[in-house]
Amino acid sequence: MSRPPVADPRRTLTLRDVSEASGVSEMTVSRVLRNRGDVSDTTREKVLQAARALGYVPNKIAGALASQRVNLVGVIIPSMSNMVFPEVMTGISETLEDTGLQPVMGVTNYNPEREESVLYEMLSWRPSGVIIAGLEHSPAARAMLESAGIPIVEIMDIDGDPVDSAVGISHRRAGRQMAETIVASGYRRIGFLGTKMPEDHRARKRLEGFREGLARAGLELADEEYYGGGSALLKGREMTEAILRRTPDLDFLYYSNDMIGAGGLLWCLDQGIDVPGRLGLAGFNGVELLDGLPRKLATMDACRREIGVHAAEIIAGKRPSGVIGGELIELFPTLQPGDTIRRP
Amino acid sequence: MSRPPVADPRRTLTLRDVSEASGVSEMTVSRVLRNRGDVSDTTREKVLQAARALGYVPNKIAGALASQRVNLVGVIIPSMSNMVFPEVMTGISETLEDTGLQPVMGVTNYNPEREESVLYEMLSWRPSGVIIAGLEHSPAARAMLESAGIPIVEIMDIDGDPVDSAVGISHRRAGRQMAETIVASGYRRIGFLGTKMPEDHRARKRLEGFREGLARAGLELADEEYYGGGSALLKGREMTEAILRRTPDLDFLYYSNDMIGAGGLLWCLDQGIDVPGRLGLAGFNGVELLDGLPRKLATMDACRREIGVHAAEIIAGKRPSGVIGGELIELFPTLQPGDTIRRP
DNA sequence: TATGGCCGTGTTAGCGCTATCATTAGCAGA
DNA sequence: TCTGCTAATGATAGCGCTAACACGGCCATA
Repeated sequence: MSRPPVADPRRTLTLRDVSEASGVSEMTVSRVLRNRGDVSDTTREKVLQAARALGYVPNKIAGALASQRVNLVGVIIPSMSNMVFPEVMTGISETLEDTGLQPVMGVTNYNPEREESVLYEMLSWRPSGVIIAGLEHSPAARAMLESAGIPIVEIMDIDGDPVDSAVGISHRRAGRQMAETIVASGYRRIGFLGTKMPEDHRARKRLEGFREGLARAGLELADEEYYGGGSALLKGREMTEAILRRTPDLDFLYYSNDMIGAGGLLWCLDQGIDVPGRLGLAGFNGVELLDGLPRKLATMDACRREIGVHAAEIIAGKRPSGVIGGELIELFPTLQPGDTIRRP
Repeated sequence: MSRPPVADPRRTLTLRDVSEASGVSEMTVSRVLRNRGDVSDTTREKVLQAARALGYVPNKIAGALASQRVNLVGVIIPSMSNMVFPEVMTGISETLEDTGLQPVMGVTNYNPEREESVLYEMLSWRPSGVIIAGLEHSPAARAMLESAGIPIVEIMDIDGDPVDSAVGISHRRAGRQMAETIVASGYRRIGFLGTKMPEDHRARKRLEGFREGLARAGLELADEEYYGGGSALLKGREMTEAILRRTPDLDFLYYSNDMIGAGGLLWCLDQGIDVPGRLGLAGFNGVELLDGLPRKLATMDACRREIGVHAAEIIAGKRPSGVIGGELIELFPTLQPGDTIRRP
């Protein structure tokens, strides 16, 4: 066996091959294939036929260099395995679909160094824009974003100082709002369960907001529990058991995401704990998964799809506002009380 | 506000800028930045310092055009929202990490036309290789793959005729094996629950294999139920209820994936159905989610990470075999009986 | 019939890099 | 002292495409 897979000794095709095959200049072929400029119908047909017959695939590298235009949009996100970013990506793809722009994804695993190198790599392809999760970046990354000379949209979060545009929700406010709802429902001994990731700034801000909301009611967290990797659902069970063993009189558990919340909910139901009477539960994100659980977990929708849609609109320049650059779009998550918070 | 975000009237930096700033030729700068060829330490330092100070980001488009080398690997997958492909991607990324190659992802949503256009788009960037899910492609897509002149790895499935290399499992065999296990455990009235997607060839092959396995024992499916979109967990509940209402004497339910299987399991537990005594359940994929369920669903691991690893190894040319191109790697999924199949 | 305009096409000159070869300086060995 | 080498650097020529303009032919209008 030999590579290339097909025994094709010819070098790869260029415009010249199509131009020779169809008897017109390279320029005309280029015009036909890009649908640009006036070309007569007969010529167009001739060219298209030749291109198809040869199996010509244009070389975007050469095209991009010549035209100084690249139809790529860099999208930099921390993770793909939880349910949040796939949905953001969906919003982005849908919106970009009819613009000729194409998303290219990079994953950082919540690692700032990795974010820096992914960003560097992306910028070296000179994309038309960059969508990047979060407002916190290394100084070098921020410098790159600032001097890239292309539209930048920081997504998910708006509690901070954007480089250019930003689309997201206030996680601090979301945390506060959840705290207020919980307190209003009469819960007093409240525990928090979350991830150990110091680089998940949005989870951090939610917790800060949550603490703030409790403080306003003269409360503070009664206990906390954190986890590292592993199956989130399983971790949710384990952590719930651990925190309740340690602090049995807790009457509410606030989880930093829905997956561990769902695990906690399943564990409580297994144990026959009265939810939400004896113990209330809430998560964050509004993942679709919750619809299939025996009881619906209280949560807040993070507006993931809309965030993707708006970010892509900004890059594609199709914001209704007509504003160019420096836009700040705040979305407002809705609290879904589900079946795991007592109704007051 | 004006775009670009930073008031930087200069055009973007080029090698020339760095070369002027450091007093050497562009060629030398290029050599330093790529770590190629002999450059004296003093020159190297001077150049690196200038590049850093200016914030120079190389233009890979120009570099790729000049060198005819592109460090990108196209990865084309049908979906990102289920749990299977993120894990494949993880395997790919990990393996590519130290090779200088970078994965670029395209999603087809199980749509052959979309696959064709995503592939075309990718090939137009002249990647070093393509990893693509499945062995079934439109004739045009297959033609493109065949004449691309780069290594192609078709992943997930090996029941078919690969263009070049392939890494995957036999879904037909997986289905058959599950059928044999179920029959051996004494179940006789078996129902199937799956997706409506005609383009999910792997699910189709699993079902074919499953039917075949039943047939060998003189059995056939007692009932079937299919679903479209929506929350898989919820759909699993609904479908399970529907199929059992229609055919109450079923004693086993085989689900085409773990998510709907998990939904079914939760529903059965809610209903107080004796699992696995009165009713056995099994899914497919071996997703991590299952670890958090009250009972562990029987499933088969689809070797997702390994598939990604091997595919990336082939593209990167680091297969131990030393074989170049045309490799076929079959992986063997293990059946995890969990708690939802009677032990014989 | 002259004139201007437009339509369809070709020509030319790069885009920002890198492959390749040429060139220089420095030095060991004869 | 000269040759022959190596190490470091520079000059040149594209990579495959597109922007920008140039150029003929043809038409409508005057």
